[in-house]
Amino acid sequence: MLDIKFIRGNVDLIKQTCQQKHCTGVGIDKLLEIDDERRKLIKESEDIKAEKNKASEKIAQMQGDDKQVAIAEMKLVSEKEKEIDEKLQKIKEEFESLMLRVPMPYAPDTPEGKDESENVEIYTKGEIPTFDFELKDHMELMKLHDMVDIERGVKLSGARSYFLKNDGVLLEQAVLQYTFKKLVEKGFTPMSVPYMVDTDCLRGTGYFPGGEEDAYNMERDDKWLIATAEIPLTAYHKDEILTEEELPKTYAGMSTCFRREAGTYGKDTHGLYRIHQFNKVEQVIILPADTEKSDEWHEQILANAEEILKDLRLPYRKLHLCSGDLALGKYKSHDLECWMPSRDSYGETHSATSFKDFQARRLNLRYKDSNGKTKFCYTLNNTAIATPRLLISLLECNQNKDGSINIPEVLQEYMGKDKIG
RNA sequence: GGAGAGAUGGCAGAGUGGUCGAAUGCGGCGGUCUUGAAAACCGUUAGGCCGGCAACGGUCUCCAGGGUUCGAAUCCCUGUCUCUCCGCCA
Repeated sequence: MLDIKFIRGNVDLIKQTCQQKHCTGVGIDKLLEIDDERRKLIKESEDIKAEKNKASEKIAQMQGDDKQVAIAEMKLVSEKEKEIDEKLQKIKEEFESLMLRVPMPYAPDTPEGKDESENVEIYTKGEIPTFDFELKDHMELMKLHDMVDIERGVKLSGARSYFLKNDGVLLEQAVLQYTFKKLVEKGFTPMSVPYMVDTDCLRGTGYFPGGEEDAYNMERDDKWLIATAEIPLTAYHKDEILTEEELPKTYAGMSTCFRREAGTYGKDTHGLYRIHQFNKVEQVIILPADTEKSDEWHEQILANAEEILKDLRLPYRKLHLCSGDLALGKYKSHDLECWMPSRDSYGETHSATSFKDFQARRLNLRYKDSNGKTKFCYTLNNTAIATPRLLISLLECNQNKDGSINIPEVLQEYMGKDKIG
């Protein structure tokens, strides 16, 4: 959400942002009209309330007939008040619903582009492995070592469901544990989070409205399964006023993530690339409203993720997301993509995003600055690691001719061995 | 799942229809005193929205949403959450 005052003062910018980000469903002119009407009604409503309050004070001190007359008069005023408030209520709802759809203008250094095809590669790191034998994809490798069972996953729970088994589980746990430990050593607060949250959390983090179709809903209890630990972690301090001294908050959350993957039928159906349930270690930063500091943290959480990929010796590239690929609330975003030999391309494994105060406004997440002024926080987040998708790279890049898989050194202590098979 | 109690400012805790955004205590902040500190004393101490350059004015908020009333922290209804006891349970 944006500040309505900012919208009023930057109409052209907002309209242009709508276009660049392909935001449909919000008419800025319409919003401004509603805003005008809203403010007019607020004035009317408050004036009549002021009149009432004054009269009530007098009535309290009156006696006899005078009092009866005054009460009768006020009855009419009350009816009028009700009428105005009903109108105001409707307008407010309309206003809120439009406000939730106004996009955050993106960072000035964002590359212009229409969609993901125009994201800009900043650099690649690591060497793409070459094989002097016929390479196996992650599914072949995992089946060879009895690390996965998709058939029975599907039997029990439908498409995109799976079991990990044996070294498959152990390797996943190893990657998660190693990553989590790393972040804790860097000073992040380790967090385990609720996997079920209420609608406010999804709306507050910017997933709703818009993302309803991709989220699992438990209608009976009016709760949703989280799509990432970002949701509970960013919403953690919702409705709070923090102090500037306690910021930044740096959280590392580990959670399972649930995604319906609506509208992806037939896409990435092979293997463990696109599935309904996966595990992720997520970095979430809550800091004071300072763009420069936010940019620094953006770089820092990217660097953390890159450090992990370097430790795992995985080739990857860094992408700068273009304007057309930035979702409604995003100020700027960088993806990391790891090399996946079987796809003969890089595949997205990390996504770092800065929101400025977009999420904080929706979550009513504030802090008192050093002058005692209450402001909205800035928030950012980035993947630290997501499995099993990352295992695709890990397994495929480290395979040997005989089908055995080398375990990266940093994971060996967690696995108790240096090789699978 | 059954029975009961409760939800008030940063915290504790008064307040059962009118002058209550709300006593009092604690904490916080500022000051007096002091070489400094403590103690004591004095003052101050919520947030949102609307209007205004500002000073300031108005309005809303005592869990949430409805209702009764000229008027609600206070009465009624619904919901949420918390606590106690019983049952069930990893």
